[in-house]
Amino acid sequence: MSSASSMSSKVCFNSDCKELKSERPKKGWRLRTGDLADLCDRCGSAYEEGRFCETFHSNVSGWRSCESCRKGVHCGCIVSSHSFVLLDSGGIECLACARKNTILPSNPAWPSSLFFHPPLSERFKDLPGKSWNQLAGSGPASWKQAPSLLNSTISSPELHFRVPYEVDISTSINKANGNERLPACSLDRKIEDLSERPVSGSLTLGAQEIVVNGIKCEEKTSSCLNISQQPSSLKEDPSTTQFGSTVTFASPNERNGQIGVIGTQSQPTPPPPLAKQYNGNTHNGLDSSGETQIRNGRPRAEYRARLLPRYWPRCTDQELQQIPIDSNSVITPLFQKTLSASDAGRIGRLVLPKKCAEAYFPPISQPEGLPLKILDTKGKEWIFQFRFWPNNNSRMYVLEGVTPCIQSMQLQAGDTVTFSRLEPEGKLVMGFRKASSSTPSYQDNETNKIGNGASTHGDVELTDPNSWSKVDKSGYIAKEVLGSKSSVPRKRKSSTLGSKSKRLRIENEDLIELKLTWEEAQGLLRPPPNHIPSIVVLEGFEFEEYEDAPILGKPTIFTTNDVGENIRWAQCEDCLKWRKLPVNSLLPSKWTCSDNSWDPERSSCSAAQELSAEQLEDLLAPNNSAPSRKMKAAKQDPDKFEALEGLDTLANLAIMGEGEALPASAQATTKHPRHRPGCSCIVCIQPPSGKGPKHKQTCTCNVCLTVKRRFRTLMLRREKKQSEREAESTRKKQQEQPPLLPEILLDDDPLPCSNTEISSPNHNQEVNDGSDDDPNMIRPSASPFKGQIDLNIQPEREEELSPVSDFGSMTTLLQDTTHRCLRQQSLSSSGGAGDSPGTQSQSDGGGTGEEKLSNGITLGNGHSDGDENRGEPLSINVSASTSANG
DNA sequence: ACCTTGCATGGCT
DNA sequence: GAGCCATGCAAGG
Repeated sequence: MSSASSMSSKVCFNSDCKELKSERPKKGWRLRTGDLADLCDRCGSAYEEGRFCETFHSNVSGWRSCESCRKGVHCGCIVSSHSFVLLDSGGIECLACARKNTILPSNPAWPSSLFFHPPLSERFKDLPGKSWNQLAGSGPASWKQAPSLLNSTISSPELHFRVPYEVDISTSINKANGNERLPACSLDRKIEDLSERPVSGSLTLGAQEIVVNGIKCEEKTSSCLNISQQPSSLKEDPSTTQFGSTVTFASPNERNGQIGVIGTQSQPTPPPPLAKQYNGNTHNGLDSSGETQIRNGRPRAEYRARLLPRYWPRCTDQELQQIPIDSNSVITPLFQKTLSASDAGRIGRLVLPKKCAEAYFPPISQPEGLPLKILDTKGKEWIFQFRFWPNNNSRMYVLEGVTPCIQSMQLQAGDTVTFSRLEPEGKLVMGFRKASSSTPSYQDNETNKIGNGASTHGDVELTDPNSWSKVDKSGYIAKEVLGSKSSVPRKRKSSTLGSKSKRLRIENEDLIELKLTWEEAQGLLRPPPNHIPSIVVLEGFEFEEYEDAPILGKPTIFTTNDVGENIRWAQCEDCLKWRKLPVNSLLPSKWTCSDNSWDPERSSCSAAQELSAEQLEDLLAPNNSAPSRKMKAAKQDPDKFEALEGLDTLANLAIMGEGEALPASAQATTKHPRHRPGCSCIVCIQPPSGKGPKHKQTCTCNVCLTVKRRFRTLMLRREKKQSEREAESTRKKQQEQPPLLPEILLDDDPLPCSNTEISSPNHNQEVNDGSDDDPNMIRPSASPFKGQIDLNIQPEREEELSPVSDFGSMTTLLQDTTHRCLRQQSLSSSGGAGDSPGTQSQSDGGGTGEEKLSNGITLGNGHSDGDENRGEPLSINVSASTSANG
């Protein structure tokens, strides 16, 4: 069947129909020529109403049943080629069901592009546009982008649809066209035709979308659906991820229902395929000097290699929607770059990742390059010199003259700039994100620095599925620190990292961040000493279950008097006077003078403070006092202060009281409240260096036993919650997602051990660093459900973080955080107890030491409490199963 | 002396 | 081991 004949014929294009077309024939499916089949009224109506196949193909093969609704769907003709979705698991699903399930619309194996079905959109016009967009993986706006993309793509011989699509296309063509197979170039030509063909009205939808979707859309679609649903091929085989054509798609979160934000996702998404080339004809209006297809004398296809994840744009819909753009425009995030010191320096050169530069920026053949217009998010236009210089046998691309822009954005090393493309104009847009800002900086210029590498996370972001992801590709998990903190940075990079840590710093972006609220921290605590657990018997084991949250101890300060006696100081909540207490005293989180049963004379706020002002100052001196340090930190940098508090939250856990008073002498070496003086478990006998042995599976110390027991109940509970949550989330889909971590951390696990690393005496010490050299240790990658527990890890965390690839980085971040915090707090001053020197040295020297630890994070008390008091240092050990950058 | 520019170096992936 | 890229550095203005 040729389009010529079909178009010229006076009879209905439906071969089963001999009716004459009317003067104004109804339009049917798109032919390979790009024309639409002319149908008689009857057939046209049938087509438009979606019953064409039922009417005319009822007796032909190709009928299948929708896996969801069981409705019959014809899968064997061109007419119906887009009325179903091929399921990964086999079978098909009708579009209606597919829409319900918000699954990917396209059948990758089908050359949708070749079979434009204008009425299709009509047939589904009852579907909400948004849903249809989701289905199509594209919105009305995004198709506009297709022409340039296709133009720039398909004209390159190497960018023709490649395996497996090439085969699929042919196959499909054969199916639909009676084994008529077109040469690839012909196909491309058709696509190009389609892409350039103006399509009116409702037909607009569909055409280009299908063109692109049929070729490639899963990656994008999954992204725009907030579903991490990369096809395996995309995940596993880079070679299949970057193929000739590309797709832009509209986010379901369209602004004003108009703007499609492409590829935006809280979850870092791979940018548009690199093969999607810069369209020299439109981009910035600059002449590409005929280099559009070839760069460095090589076809662009060579640059299909994947971008490193660190360059994946991570802007959210929210971010992009800050960009004031034309309502018909679509923003395609291209890549991002974390500014190095050089980038942000006065030199004004921003080094561009080579692949990004070559893929998304106009091709340049001369080192002088081109002036490049880039819009910032306020619409201001900047002109940078995009150029390169030879570097070895390669090139090094830079944007020159960025200093004004950088300064305008108040960016500095560690901040991130994101390059996007505005379609169809092809303009480049440069957004930015402050390293310390939790919210995208497309709009937010606020700098919420937390210098210590810790970060916190705001509520909003946790609950807004369209906001920053809770778990990004690298498993980023954020937690709000201290409920009172409303908006806190999502992540930060330490600008103080040495140059050798740059990579590390970049990778830190992929970090999972560990944050605890005070309440959550309580979940890590052991029960109050006199709390009677309920006993649950599971599989023959008795478990102590504490339904009530444990008590947080009050932060206190430890000093040593002249005779070397440990002294503990606590501050009254009401009068703020400091009172001397037994070192092993247990304090409620809200402690007042009236609770001072140890010193009746000072059990009232009216009683004078024992400490002189000078003594108090000494007490609160940086080396001693967390509060004072925090105050200072807060003055210097409120955000650091926030992080400090977050760490203190953890640190305060160490103050958690123990039921039985521990002798002062034991305080310094007590690892855990459950460890008793004389305990010979592996923790207690461990040297303070952190290099000691780890808990083995066979370890039967109190802690390990508890962990084991607790682990099982935890898993049971989690499974139950999980199933409940899944059911819940199904209902609440697209609404709001329950915070991930809260559930974990708020799990009323009364035992610190279950959630925390079994810790060494010194908070900076890592008993179990999760290093790989312990064959007895269950690898972190092992599922916690497999019945084995790495006693040195934190099962909940591991479970939650399991999909993550960057534990090491997270660990590093946290270690860094810890270090910074500890350094700031200068733990365990000379006023500390006997072990303070060791602690100090670890605090200081541990900086380098810990950073080398791969898996362990020990968040110790921010002051000497944890070490020298009953409270054990809280060690949270997050095990890394994979390294960054997977 | 300072800045800019172009290239080289070396750490890192 | 190759390539990338952050940064150093020398030459020139």
